[in-house]
Amino acid sequence: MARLGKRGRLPGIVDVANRAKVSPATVSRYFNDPDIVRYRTRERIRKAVEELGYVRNRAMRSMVGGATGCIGLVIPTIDNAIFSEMLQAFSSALATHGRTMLIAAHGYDLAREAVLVHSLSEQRVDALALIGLEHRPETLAQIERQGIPAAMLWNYRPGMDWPCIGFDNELAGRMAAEHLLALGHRDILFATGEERSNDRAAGRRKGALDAVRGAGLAVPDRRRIACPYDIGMSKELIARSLQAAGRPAAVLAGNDVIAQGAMFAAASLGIAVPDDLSIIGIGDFRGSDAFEPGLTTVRIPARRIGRLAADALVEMIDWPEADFHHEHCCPLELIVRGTCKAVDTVE
Amino acid sequence: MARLGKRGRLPGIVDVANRAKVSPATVSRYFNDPDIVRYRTRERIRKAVEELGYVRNRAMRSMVGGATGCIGLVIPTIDNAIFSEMLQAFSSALATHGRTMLIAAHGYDLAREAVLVHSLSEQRVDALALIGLEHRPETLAQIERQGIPAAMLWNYRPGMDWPCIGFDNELAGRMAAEHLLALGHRDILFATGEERSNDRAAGRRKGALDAVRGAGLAVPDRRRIACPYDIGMSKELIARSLQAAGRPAAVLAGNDVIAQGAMFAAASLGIAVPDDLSIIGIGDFRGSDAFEPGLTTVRIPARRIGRLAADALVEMIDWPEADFHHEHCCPLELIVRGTCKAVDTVE
DNA sequence: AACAGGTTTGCAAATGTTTTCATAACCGCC
DNA sequence: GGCGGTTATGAAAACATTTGCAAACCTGTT
Repeated sequence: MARLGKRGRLPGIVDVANRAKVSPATVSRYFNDPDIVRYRTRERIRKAVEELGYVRNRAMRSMVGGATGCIGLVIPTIDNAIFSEMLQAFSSALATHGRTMLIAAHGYDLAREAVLVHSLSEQRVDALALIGLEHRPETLAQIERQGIPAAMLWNYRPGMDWPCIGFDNELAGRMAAEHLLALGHRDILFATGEERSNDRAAGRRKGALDAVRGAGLAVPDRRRIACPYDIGMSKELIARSLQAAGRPAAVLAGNDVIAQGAMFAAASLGIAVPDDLSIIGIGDFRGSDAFEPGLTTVRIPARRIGRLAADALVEMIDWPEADFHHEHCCPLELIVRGTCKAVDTVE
Repeated sequence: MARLGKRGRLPGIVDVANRAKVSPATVSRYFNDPDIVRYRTRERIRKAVEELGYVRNRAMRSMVGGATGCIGLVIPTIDNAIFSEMLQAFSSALATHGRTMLIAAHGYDLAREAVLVHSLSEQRVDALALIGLEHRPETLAQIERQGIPAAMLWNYRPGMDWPCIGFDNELAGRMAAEHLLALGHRDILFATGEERSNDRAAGRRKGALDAVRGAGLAVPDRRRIACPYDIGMSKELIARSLQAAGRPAAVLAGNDVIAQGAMFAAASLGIAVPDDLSIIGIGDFRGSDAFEPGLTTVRIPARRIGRLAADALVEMIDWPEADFHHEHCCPLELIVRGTCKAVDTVE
């Protein structure tokens, strides 16, 4: 199980060169730009590579200013449905460009994010993707000083200094709120995400509250709770609110995970959705459509964001001089399913 | 946004050395084994590093036979709840050891797995984790020839040539089946996972069927369906089975995602769980306990597997000579919640 | 003040690849 | 067969780091 093969070390480019009776330079060209080496030579090298089981060392390329082929993604969490579709799309788009994904999770802790970025810098990633727009100054300084192409995902604000590919979280909150308002809802529980190190959750709450306040409604404190992104915990917190005297007629959830918690909370209390309680989420995660009734939600184009981000970063790596201004504000879409109902207007 | 800083290239170890008035060797030691450099020197180097914003280049270490600090994980899928807890545990255990995780998904395609392994080899990962025990010969050959420490996760069979850290999938299937049998169920729908490139799903189905056959029951073909690991699709497939004449009294799902599909299928058809239909899953994913009623399932110690795997790989990297035989068969646990009920015995 | 012993440090070689520049091989045409 | 113009290849430098070995440096003791 030793790092080295039986007969000493792993075969290197010069071993291949010797066996194929060419120079290492030619072998290098064979890999990086096959077209410029003659067919006959190519065949000789191909054979030598095969016989020796040579695997080229991409890590080494970074030495000569080359790229490592690794792209880093720094994300709040991976064991959660929130980012998983984006992650998958990002990763497979990267794969089509021949890159691999180095991933690190900070658990919604921006201080930890800074050390992860440093750590990925040490690995000499060719580019970096971060989630959200809010980061420690040292994180940003690090990226800039190293000159690493970077993009910010999942949130969008016009006029950022950095490339950003995401959507308008305030708008998402507003869309959800407006749907409930349009259905005549006046008593809404706002169960949004915890806002520590999370500008997305903060944006959604602001958007939602702005909308209802714009409609002339006040929102008492007991109608605002912060939920962790966990079905079980959200269920419990929301159940508590639903049991209190004077229960709300609707729940606006900060994302689909919280909304799912709300649905189970309602189920556990025997509250019928949507007849006795309307619920709206944000996200449209995989599986949200399968719920009974299907979850009404604001769809986030997660796969699109992942793919666009991958493409943008690869572009920035391949044309370092070009000054793309990658800014994508992906459109949101209200998906009406079965969890929201107009309030019974008492005539 | 160029790869290089404003004033030429990024500072290297020799720039730091010059500024701190020591040799590059000492700077190297400062990073790799700080204790052997004198306090005063250390301080000088620390200052120089800070002033220059030097970030050491781990990729370069692999040149001299050193480790890159990257550990590769090759996994069937990331946008699914199945592996996400394991993934998170693996990643954070790795982080405590100062390593980062390179991840690649093959979408249940073992041919693609082979190319991903090759690609990770090119990155000179220090170790490799694969899911399952079944792999292409070239995949295994590649790993062996490169001498990369590797482990197989998520499934377990005694006497493997490779380190493996997982659980007995057949047993998982059997445990689920035996629970239903013990409750008196005789008419069970087996909704297990698709078995293409998936030895885990195959094992679970075998275990479950063995158990019921061992109890002297026959399983007609219409009581066996293969579901993709997707709530919506599982819901639809299972709903079809539930609508057919002579519906089953229980569903044994190959994992919790399928089980969740089954629950929604039942809900959509107005079938009460557990009164009119019992459902058991395998996995106990995050959120399975929040369902209404709570999902009865066989718990897979996912976080444990992730952590153990990370520790084992790091151990194998750090002591290449030692011949650990890492084999962990993690215990499973039946979690009884609310989705299974004894059949009404007609007296 | 010399010395023993251990602790720190520097020198220089080695590592595997890419790239620049120069040279060698090739091709078609006269 | 020679020649001009491509095209393919080789030699060597450069890259950033680690490491074995030997020299230099301390600290306390005689």
